[in-house]
Parts: sequence; structure tokens; C-alpha cells
Amino acid sequence: MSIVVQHDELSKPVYDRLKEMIEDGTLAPGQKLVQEKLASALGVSRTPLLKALQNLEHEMLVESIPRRGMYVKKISLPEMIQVYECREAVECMAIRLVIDRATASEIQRLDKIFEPFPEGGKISAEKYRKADEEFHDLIIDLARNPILKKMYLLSNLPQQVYQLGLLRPPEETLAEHRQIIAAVAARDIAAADKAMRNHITLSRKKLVERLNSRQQNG
Amino acid sequence: MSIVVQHDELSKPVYDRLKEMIEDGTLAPGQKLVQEKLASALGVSRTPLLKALQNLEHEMLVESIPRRGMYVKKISLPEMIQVYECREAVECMAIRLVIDRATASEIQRLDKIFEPFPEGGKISAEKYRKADEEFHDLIIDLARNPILKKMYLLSNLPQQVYQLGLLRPPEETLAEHRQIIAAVAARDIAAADKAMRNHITLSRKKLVERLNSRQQNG
DNA sequence: TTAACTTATTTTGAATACAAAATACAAAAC
DNA sequence: GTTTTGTATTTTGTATTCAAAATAAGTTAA
Repeated sequence: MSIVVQHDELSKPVYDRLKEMIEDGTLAPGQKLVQEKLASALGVSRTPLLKALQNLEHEMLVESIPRRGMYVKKISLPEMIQVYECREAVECMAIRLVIDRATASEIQRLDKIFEPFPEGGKISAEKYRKADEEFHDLIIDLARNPILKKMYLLSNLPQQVYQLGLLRPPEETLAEHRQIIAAVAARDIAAADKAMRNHITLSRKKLVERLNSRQQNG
Repeated sequence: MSIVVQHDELSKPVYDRLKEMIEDGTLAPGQKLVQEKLASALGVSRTPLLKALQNLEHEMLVESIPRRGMYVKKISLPEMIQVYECREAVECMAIRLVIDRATASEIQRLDKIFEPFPEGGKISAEKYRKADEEFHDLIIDLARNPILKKMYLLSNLPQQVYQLGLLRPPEETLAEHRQIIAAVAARDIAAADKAMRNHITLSRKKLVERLNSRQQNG
């Protein structure tokens, strides 16, 4: 018998806390993270803090400039477009794997996520944002590929998009989500790929438009 | 005027050296990496070594078990299959971006890689392996998406496959490479996606076969 | 007033020190 | 002979210290 006891590392809770603080804006994009100050604020030494910061750097939530310091990542519009291209890569593959591996009841779970949003009904932006996140997260989980999930986390920055307001109205994307689910339920890989690709591409195009108009104006 | 001097960090050369040692087998898969010993062998302290090891952990070349130690990653067959699924995700997207962004002369560079291997001629396994690597690397570069490239590096473990011998004979994959290039040259996204997906899927299927037969036998 | 140079302070990167946990080893019990 | 228990050693994770580089502040010269 082997009962392995999960062992604590100080850098783990520090990592979690920092991630929270970045996501809720306590640590603002572009802000410098002075190690000594952050460490003492969190009640730890620089060693575990640094490990946590390095993890966040790999997830692109923090940016390090050698000998200068670490900063909360401020994502640019071109980078955001790149992120959406990555999401297209990861999620279109994920949906294929879901079709291959998910049971009927697991696919039903996808459907249930959007039950609270009936056709034509009024939609709460915050609730819908959470449902959207849950939907994409569940797809990755049902794909049952931990490495792909790691990649997904790497392209999981679009919370920053949501903080600027939704890219597209829920009424528009809700229908797309339902199309994806229908294709998965029918185990139709080509249709699911197409629906997912369309869903992500449309959002990306919004970003491209914004980039172009910004370049023309100023 | 501002001349920014590239500043050295000790962890960088340590990282490079460790990566080499893992890839050439000096550090064998499964081997424990005792920090003090490795550090003194490399002539540095544990601090920069640890940073290098953490980077390698993120690239899945090293595995860390908290409080126990760090080990050279020993990739399993199921994981290798997952890697190929990730490659399908990343490279199928990359080929789309290449069609969108690469110039004609850049596409020619893809073609030149396989010039040394004429139809029906004898093929050196080692030379072909390098050409194959160069081909996939160039596709990622021509996709001009740094984040996607980061993902690609994460799924770039298949050197370990090559060390066990080629998965499929060069004669077989050479034709597939040429199909991909032709589709890109014709700027045919659907054909390129299909050719790339086919190319990677066939290799993956070999791995699945191997996994299944191993489960049956022992 | 602005610019350039000096000096002081802060901050990073690396080395060292230390405590807690894991491992290895040896003696004792079965 | 095998298993268990207690002890010594090793190794990790964290804290601290230190030197070098970057930043900020202050001073002098144009």
C-alpha cells in the first residue's frame, strides 16, 4: 500500500495568490513587481516568490526583463490576435478529441452549461462570461490530453479581453456554442471543427478590425 | 542613442548545457538530478541551476516531484501519443498561417529542404531526420506567431522518438512533406490542413498500434 | 534652465546558510 | 532470513547575505 501525502510548497499558495491579484487587477498590467516588497507583503522570502513569478512568466501573466525586473504582463492587440490563433489551434483539436472520447452524458454536460440562457431571453453579461469560460474549460477536460491542456492555459489570457468588455454580444456567440455542441453530439468531426473554427475566427476578426482602425486613426 | 547590452544570466548557459545533456543522453531519462552535485559539476550554485531546471520542467524535459527531487523526463507511450495530438493542433494551425503570411520565396525555402532527397534515391536516416526537423521548424517560423511557437516547443519532445529509431521510413514521409508544400504553394488551406493532418496522424497511429500490441503482450 | 556627471540608494542575480523532510543504513525484534 | 525501528546522512525548500548592476538624487557646468 502506498499513501502518498501531498506535500506543501510555499511557492504554490504564493503562485495562487499572485494569479488572483493579477486577474482581479490588484496588480495592474504593466506594474513593476519589486521582489522584496512583494515578498514581505506576502510574508515570505524572495526564494518562493521568485519560483511563483517564474511560473507566472511561463504562463505569460508576468514578463521578466533581465536585470531590470518583473512586470505584470500588458498584452497588446497584436499579441491578443496571436492568442486567438492559438486558441483556434488548441480548441479545434480539442473538439476532435472530445468527439472521439467523450461519453453521451459528458456531452450533455456541455449542453447544460447554456441551459440558463434560453433563446430570446435576457442575458447577464457576467453569468454568460462564466458559462463561456466553463464551456471552453470543459471541452479541454473532455479531450483528456493533459499536454494540450497545458497549451490551453498558455493561451488562456482572454480574461483580459473580457475586462475590456465583451468582444461580441452573447446573443451572437450563444448560437455558435449551440452549433458546436450539436456537431459534437452528432459525432461529426468536420462540422464540429468548422463550427469551432468559425466561433473563434469571428472573435479574432473583431480584434483585427480594431487593430486596423487604430492604426489608421492613432 | 541607446545601445542595450544583452545581459548575461548564469541560468541561461546552464539551461542550454542541461538541454544538450538531456538530448544527447548524457543525462538519461529517469535519472535523478541531485542539485548540489549538478551545480558543482557545472561550476555554479544551486540558484541559477534551479532556475534552469524549472525552465526545463516547463518544457517537459524535466519532472519535479516536490520534496523528492527532479528527474530527467521519461516520456511514456501514452504521453507520446498526446504529444502527437498537440503537434496536430499546432502544426495544422501553423500551416494555415503560413499560407496567409509567407511569401513565395519563403515557401520555396520549404521546398529546398528536401532537394537533397530525390525520388527513388537512397536516403541517409540522419540527414533526413535533420531535414524533417528543419521543415517543421521553418513552418512554425513562417507562421509568425511567437506564442504558437512556444506551444510548439512544448510539444517538441519527439526527438525521443527518433532516438528509438524512425517511426516511419523516409520514403513514406517524404511524399507527404511534398504534398504539404504543394498545397501551401497553391495557397490551398483545406488541402494543406488535410495533408498536414494526415502526415501527423499516420505517425500517431503507429504509436497507438505499438501501445495496443504492448498491452496485449506484456 | 537644461544637460552631464557623481554619488547614493535600490534592486536584482547569485552564493551561502539553515531547518525540515526524505533517504540510507544499521541494529533489534520477530 | 525478513521485517521493523531508530539513527545518521543526504537533499530539498526557504531564508539570508553579498556583490554587481540599475535607478534615483544631487551637484556642477554650460
